Amino acid sequence: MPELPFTLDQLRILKAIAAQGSFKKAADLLYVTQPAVSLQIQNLEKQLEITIFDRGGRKALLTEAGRLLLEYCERILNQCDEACKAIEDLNSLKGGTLIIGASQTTGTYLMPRMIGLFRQKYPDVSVQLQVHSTRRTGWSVANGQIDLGIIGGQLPGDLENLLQVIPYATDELALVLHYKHPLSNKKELLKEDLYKLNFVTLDSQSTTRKVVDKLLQDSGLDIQRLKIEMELNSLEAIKNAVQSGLGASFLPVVSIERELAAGTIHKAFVADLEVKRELKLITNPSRYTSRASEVFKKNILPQFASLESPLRQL
Amino acid sequence: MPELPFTLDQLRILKAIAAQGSFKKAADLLYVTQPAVSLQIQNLEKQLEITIFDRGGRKALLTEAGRLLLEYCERILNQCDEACKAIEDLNSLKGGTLIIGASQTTGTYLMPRMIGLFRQKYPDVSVQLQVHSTRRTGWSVANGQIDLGIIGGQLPGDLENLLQVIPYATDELALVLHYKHPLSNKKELLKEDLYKLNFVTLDSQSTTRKVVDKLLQDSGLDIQRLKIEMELNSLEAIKNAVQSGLGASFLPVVSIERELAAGTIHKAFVADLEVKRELKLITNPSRYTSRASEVFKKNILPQFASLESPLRQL
DNA sequence: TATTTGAATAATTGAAATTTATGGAGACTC
DNA sequence: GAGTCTCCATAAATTTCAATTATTCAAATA
Repeated sequence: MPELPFTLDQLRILKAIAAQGSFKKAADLLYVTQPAVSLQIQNLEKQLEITIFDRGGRKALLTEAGRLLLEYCERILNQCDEACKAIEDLNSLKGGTLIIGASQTTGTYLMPRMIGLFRQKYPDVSVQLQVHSTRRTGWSVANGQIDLGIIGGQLPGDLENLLQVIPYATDELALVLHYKHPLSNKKELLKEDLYKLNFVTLDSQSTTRKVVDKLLQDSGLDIQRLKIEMELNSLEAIKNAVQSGLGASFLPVVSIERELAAGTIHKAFVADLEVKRELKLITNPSRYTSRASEVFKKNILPQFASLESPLRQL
Repeated sequence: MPELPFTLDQLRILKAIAAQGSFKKAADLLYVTQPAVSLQIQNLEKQLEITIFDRGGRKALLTEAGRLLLEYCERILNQCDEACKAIEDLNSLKGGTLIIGASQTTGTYLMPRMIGLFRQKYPDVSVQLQVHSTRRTGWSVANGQIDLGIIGGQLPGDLENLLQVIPYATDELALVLHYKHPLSNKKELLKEDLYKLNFVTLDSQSTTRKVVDKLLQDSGLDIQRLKIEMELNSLEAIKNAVQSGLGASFLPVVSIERELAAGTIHKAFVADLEVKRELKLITNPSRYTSRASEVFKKNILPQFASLESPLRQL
């Protein structure tokens, strides 16, 4: 690694003298004294073993070597200015990228709206959404691959301590039936009615599935007795199955807004049963937090907070 | 003029850390201690109001802002390296331009050979030849527009003191006749014979003409009595005139080598008359002297020095 | 839990740049 | 052409800034 034969300050001085045609004027421009300018140029000339200025006449004229150096000098200083501007833009959220991780459900039904709001406020920050399992999202936040994660389930225990977990909204998981299902007429179902249903569920690895199972179990139901018609790995597929009369399911309300409005799916109420989960923001407190990430957490998230259906907020 | 928010040293450190993935290793690479590296990066981060490195884990990882800055950093440092290389090339005469001024005669008949020799030795230095009057050449040297001048006459008095004038060769101005001229048979002419001749001369503004006039006058001749058939402003035109038998002339021997060899022109000898002038190199001692200029003066010029006809040297 | 490794911090030292003060050289004025 | 003015160079003193040593702190490894 070679020593650098000049400093940016020296280049700045060089440029100023070239522009002003005088050591003194350059000194005034840079708010330093004239000897400071002289000495820096002398050092520069000594280092590079060239003569840069011809101090003969009234004006300080560039020599050939000086002109050559000035060319590079301007390019270098321009790059420096650009770098500063880019950093400033980043600081003022006029650039940069925010990388968000989310699970399937939130990633599909919730994040687009959140990201839309963010982009509306900060159009110059590009946003990247990575949809992964809750576990993987957690790890990505932990090792800094993504800025923040939005999850709807439980983190593995080790990550739970490492990361900052902020619940920001409640997501209701509604029991949905085919609109012509016999039970869809009843105002309110009983827990026992659930044993009569054929369920179409997410696969058992899914976080949402685990959350639902746990909540049902906690409310006194024997989930072993529940009949599972089929397990699918996509909410859309389950929705289609329910709409085709293939069975019932617990689905996040955020994912069935459209179908409820269209009446193609029936949302049933079950007495004494609330299947709700917390949507959580996870961040890594021991890592650098980008400005974009901060702003997302402070300004965007609250707009979706504490709602049965975050959707209505829009 | 804004203050620069970083130094080249800081950028160099940044680059080293990014490459090594560690403050300590970067410090070793740069032959400084680890705190020095830490402090510089801290200053940089403070100045730019960003976090550059994520010091969480085992490795020092770049943040988004850090990656952004690193991009500029590499470009800037590359430009610096290039600048150094260009300057080095200039110092070692692997680049640059040498600008030479010469009067008509030297410029036409002598300089091409000198420049050829120079270019042979330093093929990477380009040479520019500007043919002007002696006076203008002198002024150009004085104000630094050209690196050096080669002249064959007298400089205006004020310039004479300002510039360094180095005689380096003698240029003989020979009396030339048509090869069938009646006097071309005589082994040696007398001064009085000159009055019998019709002269074809350069115009009276020309330095070479002035030099000839002065030398003839100094040797006791009455130049008013000399018959001037015509005045032309080009040596080539005069040569043609002489070869056509229109008259005689005093011409620099360097300009008639070919014609003498071909026998199309006759060089006469005049008893007790030597028409010789000093060819001089002029430089400006109060101005910057380029390496190329130095070398030309020291290495090229001597090869043409102290010769009746510099041509023979080649 | 102990050990190791890497980075931050504090205090000291040392180097380099800036400033004030001054001298000298060329350019403009009368 | 003498005087003045402007501009740059130089010298000495000061201040600022960066590097080093020594130490602490935190995290990762064993």
